[in-house]
Amino acid sequence: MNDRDQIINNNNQPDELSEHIKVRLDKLTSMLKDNKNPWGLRYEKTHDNLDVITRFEQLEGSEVSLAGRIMAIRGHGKATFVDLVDRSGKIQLHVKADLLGEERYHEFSTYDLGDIIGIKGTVFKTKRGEVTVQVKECTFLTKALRPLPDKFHGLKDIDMRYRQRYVDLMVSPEVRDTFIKRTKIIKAIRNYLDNLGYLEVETPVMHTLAGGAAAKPFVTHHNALDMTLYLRIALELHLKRLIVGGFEKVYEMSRVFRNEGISTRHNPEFTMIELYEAYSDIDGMMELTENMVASVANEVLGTKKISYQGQEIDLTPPWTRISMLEAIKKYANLDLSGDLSDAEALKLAKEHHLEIEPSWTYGHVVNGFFEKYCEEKLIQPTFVYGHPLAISPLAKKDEKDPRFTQRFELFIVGREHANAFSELNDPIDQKQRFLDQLKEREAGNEEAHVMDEDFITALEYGMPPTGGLGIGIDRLVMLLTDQPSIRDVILFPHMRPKE
RNA sequence: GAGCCAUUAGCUCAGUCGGUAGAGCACCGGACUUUUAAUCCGGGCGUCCGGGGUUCGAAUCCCCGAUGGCUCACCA
Repeated sequence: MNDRDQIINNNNQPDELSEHIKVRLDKLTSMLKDNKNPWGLRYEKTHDNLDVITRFEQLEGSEVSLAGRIMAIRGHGKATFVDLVDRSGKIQLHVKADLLGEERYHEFSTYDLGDIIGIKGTVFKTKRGEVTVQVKECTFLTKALRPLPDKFHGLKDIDMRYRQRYVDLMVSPEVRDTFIKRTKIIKAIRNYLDNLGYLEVETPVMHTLAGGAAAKPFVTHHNALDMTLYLRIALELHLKRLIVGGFEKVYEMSRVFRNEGISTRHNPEFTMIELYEAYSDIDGMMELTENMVASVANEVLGTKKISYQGQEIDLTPPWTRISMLEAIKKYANLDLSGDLSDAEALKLAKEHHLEIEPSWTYGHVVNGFFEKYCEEKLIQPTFVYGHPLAISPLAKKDEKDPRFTQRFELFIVGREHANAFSELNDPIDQKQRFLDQLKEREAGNEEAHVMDEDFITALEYGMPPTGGLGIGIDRLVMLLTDQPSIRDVILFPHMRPKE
């Protein structure tokens, strides 16, 4: 039995399909019976819809060939108006029986919302002034068996928007725009770094050790080698090996995976860029960050002043710089700069009702105060620098105060957007830091870093002083496209399977 | 993982005090050759998220479950 017979047969059987689908299957069946192809062939377009509209003066009266999806039909007996939507947008078609012929016009009248057609016709303007194509020829390209959502309200059901993004994209131009902007932002970043002489590289996604960040990895298994592998949680350690190798300026913009909770700011797989520049440092990374983000905003949005969920954000460099201790002084009215013992720090944390982990030391307490009292206050772009050593096992120590590191995090609208440091290039210190992390791990911190012996070996060959930076691309896209949830900037966000 | 809220026609939503299901769009039939959320006439759509319970009677009240949203937790 071939496909055609199968469809005709199936359609003869009563089933539980909705009226809409039955009607469309009936139309499909009659097309097949009439030897009309409902699944179309290659079609030659001469223009995108938007071209015809923007270049109307030149194109008026001439013939164009367009293709797209039927999104609205306004019938008037022997003539019909149709909205045809392609990647560039909507254009109106006018189809007349006397121009197309009675038979072809009747056939046209059986087309449904959602069907995909190609047309040839001449460009004109209606009485009301809308650029329209008078259809002379129409080619059926693809049958839609399911009805479209409400043409006026569109698709509102958030669950369905994420699960069936194709429907969302079909009916929501603003969703399409967001994802087009996402691509432009990513291209602008690549462009910016390429122009500075950075080399884009690819490093392994499957790791034998999940290092470079404090996070739980996804675990998988290689059958032939019979070994456990982890999906990467960061790009860091491989990229720094490439700095040892002599590339000097490298970046990778790609997916990382963290086995953690899901929220409006967290998707299990997300896109990060990490870049490393030999002979630079934390200050170089600050300058690069503010200049790059401002430049990308300007290129994609045409402005450095943006609005995020009603808040005005000014991305014009230079951005505010404040140390973590100063921030705590400012927002929590607490001076933690003195020589506090771990016990004293913990006592203070308890007094302020911080949730404490058993493995915590002075440095963790400082970070705890910062997270509780400061993060949400940092609305305008702010570099917070001087992170405690205990939470920064890959960063160089602050030469003046070895309890802290040459590290910054960037906060905008109260959220972390970037993380950077002068990279630790002392293999002996690095080994000790990993050992300290292992102790934390034993104390119950599942997210503590793991020991990476080969990375130590790489450092033993000598890594130049280096500045490194990581930016969460999804969060940056959220910021620049004014989207409230990370799911609004990821085409297919992770969802629990239904049922 | 916890709390709160939501789930009704293809889509967007209403549904009173517990009395047996509604609108707009879409769809079906008809009219209509410059409309544009086209208009006009006619038509009926349904596992009220799923399962159990209370009740003479449940979309509505109670319990369990599913999925989603928000907040919190987790997450540098």
